[in-house]
Amino acid sequence: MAKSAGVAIGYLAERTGLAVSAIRYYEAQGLLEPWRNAGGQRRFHRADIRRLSFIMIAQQFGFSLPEIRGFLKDLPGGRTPTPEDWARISTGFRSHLDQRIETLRKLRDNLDGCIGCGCLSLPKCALYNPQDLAAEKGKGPRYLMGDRPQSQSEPQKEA
Amino acid sequence: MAKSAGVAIGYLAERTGLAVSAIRYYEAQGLLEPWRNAGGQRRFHRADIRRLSFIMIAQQFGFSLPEIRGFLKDLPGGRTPTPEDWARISTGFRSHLDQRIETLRKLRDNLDGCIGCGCLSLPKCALYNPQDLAAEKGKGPRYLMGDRPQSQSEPQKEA
DNA sequence: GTAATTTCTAAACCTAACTTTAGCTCAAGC
DNA sequence: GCTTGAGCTAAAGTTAGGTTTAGAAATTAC
Repeated sequence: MAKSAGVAIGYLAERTGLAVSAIRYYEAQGLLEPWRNAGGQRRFHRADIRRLSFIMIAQQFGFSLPEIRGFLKDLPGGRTPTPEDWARISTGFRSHLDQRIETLRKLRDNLDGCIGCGCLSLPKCALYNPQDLAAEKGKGPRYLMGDRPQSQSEPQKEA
Repeated sequence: MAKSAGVAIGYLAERTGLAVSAIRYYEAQGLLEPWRNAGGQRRFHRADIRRLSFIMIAQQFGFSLPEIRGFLKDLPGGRTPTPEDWARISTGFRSHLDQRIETLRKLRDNLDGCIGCGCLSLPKCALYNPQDLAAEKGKGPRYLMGDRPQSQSEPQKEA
């Protein structure tokens, strides 16, 4: 099948619950690549509903738009993605998900053995040794999580 | 023990890895309540290292500063929190954590049965029925997650 | 064929969570 | 006792992820 007439941006908005402005914003961020009709209006594939849903879900998981763009770049732009296409990208995405969930789980368990029991003497307590948490990986408020705390330089008194 | 001399903001910054400006910002947001010395400089409890670490960790989990303020409001401000104090607030926090992790886990499993298998005919697929995901609960990009998708109005063709 | 919707672009605005800057005061080291 | 680093305030700037606005053009509905 050749490229159909495509759907308008308002239709996608209605179907996904996103604002029209958000969809245009995603295009600007390189997450979607609509074409234009004769009058200059954006036309999308129906399959972009799925693409947008994927974006919404990935955002729930805390992925940034650039990260999501990375996940999506393996989807074919020119044709409707097949189930196989989705399965392929889902593999990569899935491992990121697992990692994120695992990180949170670890952090929680860590916290459990830490705050919950009032382990005021534990030498590796995350609340005692925030530097382990705050090791400057990259910049901004980008504290690690996937990295296990370890090492310990100076001893410390009440904190 | 009476209120000691307290520690300076730079010390907390060094110990936690946070920027001095961030700590001042947290104070402005009501997450910390330092007192002032004779010269007008902030003085903190050593225990605020723990408080700041807690803030950092809670942020990892995606909690906003106002939410975190809510968790912390049960900690005593005037004295060094005891292990019991921490254990008490950890109870409330812990249940929020569990909830957040559980939500992500569900979303992942949902996605698994959805993208992974290319379930293009499943009537409850999250990728097919984004409205279920985007039901406007509150405002902003605040799509639900804890709520199970259900119902389905119109049938749809390729998406 | 005309009126009401949509859509278009560009630019401004918004919130959260901070950082940077400027000009000034405090405190600590020698 | 002075110099230098640390801290202070207020205001402006920054980034992510969008929304709002304004004025014009395209589409749809009647």
